[in-house]
Amino acid sequence: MAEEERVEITDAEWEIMRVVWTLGHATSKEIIEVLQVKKEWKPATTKTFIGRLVKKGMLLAEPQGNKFIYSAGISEKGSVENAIDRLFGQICSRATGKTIADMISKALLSHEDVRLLQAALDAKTDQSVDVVPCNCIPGQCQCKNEHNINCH
Amino acid sequence: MAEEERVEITDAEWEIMRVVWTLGHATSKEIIEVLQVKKEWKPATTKTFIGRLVKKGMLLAEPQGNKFIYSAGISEKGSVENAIDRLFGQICSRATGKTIADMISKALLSHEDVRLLQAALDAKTDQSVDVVPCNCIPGQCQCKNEHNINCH
DNA sequence: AATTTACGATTACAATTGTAAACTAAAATT
DNA sequence: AATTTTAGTTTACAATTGTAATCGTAAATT
Repeated sequence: MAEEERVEITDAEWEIMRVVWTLGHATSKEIIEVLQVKKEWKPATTKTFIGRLVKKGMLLAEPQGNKFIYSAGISEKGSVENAIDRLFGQICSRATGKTIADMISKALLSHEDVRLLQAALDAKTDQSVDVVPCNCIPGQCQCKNEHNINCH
Repeated sequence: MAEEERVEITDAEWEIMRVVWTLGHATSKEIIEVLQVKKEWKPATTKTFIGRLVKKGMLLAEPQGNKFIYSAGISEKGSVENAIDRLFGQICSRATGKTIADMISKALLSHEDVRLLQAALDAKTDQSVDVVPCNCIPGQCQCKNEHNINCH
């Protein structure tokens, strides 16, 4: 039952979570090493983020002797979903399709990815509507008709 | 020549920009009204963000009598692209395809959108690769082979 | 045993962000 | 002309974020 995931993850915190999500579990030493190379963070910096994430429950710290083994307290899937919702909450709902199309064009995809995309798209075909309403202006403006403006 | 757009836009600032992008140009009064309804922001709050955006050059203020007409100093397209790059910079490159597929499944799309998506996907078909490398861990790990970890 | 190292906890600190009140000057209304 | 409304500017202020040094203690090394 998809754990409570209304949590906000900052950019820096994402870097920590990515390491843990990828490794499954890790010591602070491992996390520090990865980010020292990848982000050129001082060990102290990484320690700060680990501490904050543990306090927020996004990282679980299992005692192991006098230190800890860290693992993810929130799922990668749910977190990515949140990030996606945030992105699409920011842009005009009418621009969603075009935006996703741009992503596809830019992305490096595997053959398998392409199949996945095709399947998702096929499933959409009979669920698409004539006009997606704009949500930039309250009242779901009819733009051209109502305000005589070009709403995308 | 796509204007310099390495600028960061915060969530709150996006709300202001959306109004301006949608209307083309607007008075502070108009922006304030929209966000008073949509976000329940006090006029003073909206004023603060307008001021900050103008200072950063993201909003242009054309003097009109004793007040201003505001318009966008950065393009919506470029800004959306930045937001997308940021999102995909955060998640594992290997998860890009699956993530986009999820977006499609969730999105409300128009028939036209579906056609757009299909076109973008068709263009991808002959450009896809066998395996997208993971970028969560430095050195483009080979995961299973190299570190014996499940890299997604 | 003495010393060095490692790791977690505490403290620091400036910049950014969200949220808004207060102030000021010009314009509109009474 | 006096008053009220507007719009822009200045100031406020706590929380968050990025970035890190320092401190204390337990463990490993010499």
